[in-house]
Amino acid sequence: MDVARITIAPSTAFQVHDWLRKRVQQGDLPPGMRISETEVAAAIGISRQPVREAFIRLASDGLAEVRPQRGTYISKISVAAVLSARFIREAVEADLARIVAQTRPAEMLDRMADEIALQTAADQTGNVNDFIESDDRFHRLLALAAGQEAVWADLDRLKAQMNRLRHLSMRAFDRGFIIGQHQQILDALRKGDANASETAMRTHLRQMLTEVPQMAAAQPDYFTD
Amino acid sequence: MDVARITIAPSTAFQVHDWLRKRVQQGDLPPGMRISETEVAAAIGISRQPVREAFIRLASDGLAEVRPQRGTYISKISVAAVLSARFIREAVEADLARIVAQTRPAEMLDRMADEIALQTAADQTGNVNDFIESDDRFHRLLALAAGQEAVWADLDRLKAQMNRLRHLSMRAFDRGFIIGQHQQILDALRKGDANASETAMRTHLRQMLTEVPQMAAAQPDYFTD
DNA sequence: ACGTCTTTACTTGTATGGAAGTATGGCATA
DNA sequence: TATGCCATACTTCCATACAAGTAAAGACGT
Repeated sequence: MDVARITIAPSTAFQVHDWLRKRVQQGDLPPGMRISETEVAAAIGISRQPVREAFIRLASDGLAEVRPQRGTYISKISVAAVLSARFIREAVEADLARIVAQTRPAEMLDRMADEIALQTAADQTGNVNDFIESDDRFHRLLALAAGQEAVWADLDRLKAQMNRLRHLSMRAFDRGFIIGQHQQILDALRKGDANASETAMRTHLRQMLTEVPQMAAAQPDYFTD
Repeated sequence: MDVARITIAPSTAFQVHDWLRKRVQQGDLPPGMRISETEVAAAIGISRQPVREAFIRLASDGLAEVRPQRGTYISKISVAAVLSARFIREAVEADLARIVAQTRPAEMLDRMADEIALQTAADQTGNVNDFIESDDRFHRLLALAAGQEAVWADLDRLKAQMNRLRHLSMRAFDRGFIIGQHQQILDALRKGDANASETAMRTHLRQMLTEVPQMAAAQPDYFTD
């Protein structure tokens, strides 16, 4: 018997939080939107308490702001937070790239190549969600290849704000360019060239430095800072 | 009138969370300890609801685990999480050091020197909390000097698990050694030697790689993974 | 027309009771 | 002695009622 599959039904509050979190990240609930404990509770058909606790978790994620006696609002995308997460990603993934370039685990590199193929397919069909998910897996595989899976989990939390921005920007920016950069990273890794791998990764992640101001200028209502 | 000083009384739940968080980080509430909504509420003299919400926030911080219908427990220190945070710190602060070595903002470097003096004083009087707080400010000043204050805020969240470990290890390990490393970092920054600054920082933060296994072996009940 | 006060309809925060689930000790039984 | 059942005392979870605060619309006097 597979004991690992024994699960218990998650609490209502947990499910509500999960639901809201996904909707915020996908841009379904836009930045600045007001949400109400009463309304959400009524819409789902439960009491306020679980919804309230979901709001608290959402606030801990940095995705909502609870203003006492005033209301709860979906957080605007903090430009400072996005740039901070980007800075951290560049530093960390540069180190990861150096490590992987030195070890070159064949299976992981092959799986990264598979993701690039998936990204190409998603680009042609125009499926933004598939593209973003594959993009995430590509970078996650790098952490796995470096034997630092836990690091990716931490980065994923930091990326919360960045993810929302991506769902906006992916429609506007050139996905083919991103795929090319991924290929350059993988090529450098395969050669075992640590310096080239690090440079390619830093170049790739610095792309965002130009995109973020453009996005913020295009939709100022969604951003802060 | 100083409008910045206008504050409203924080909610009970917020205060309880703050209180619990500090106690966990200082090791007052040891890893694995069981805490109860009813008990804490009775001890403070309030109802269970605010305490419950404080527990939820504490769980979001990774400092507690709520097991439905079983109880709430102070999280054990995850060795994997500590090592992950350490890895991220090394990568990020190495980049920060390179930046600061190139710009050399005089005022910030002076303030870092002040912190080293405070650490020396705290070492002599044996005040562990003062030492840790000054240590944090030293590294935070590095981020400020690099113009990346938001980065430190993110690192601070990641450090949650690491902080608890430090309150254990600071009593056991050589603080004088740490001070010497801080001095080496500052010296390299003052010289404007980016490579030496990065190396000194990486060496400093790799110290933990030997300390963590020792701590985990000494008190296995407090750790997991 | 304008400013001020009051009413009213919201919001989140807290208290409390009970529901559902879990762990433990006692006790009868083999 | 060992085993299975069960009462009991917990735990967290959810629903509900009320308290406290905010904000905006409207009445009213100037």
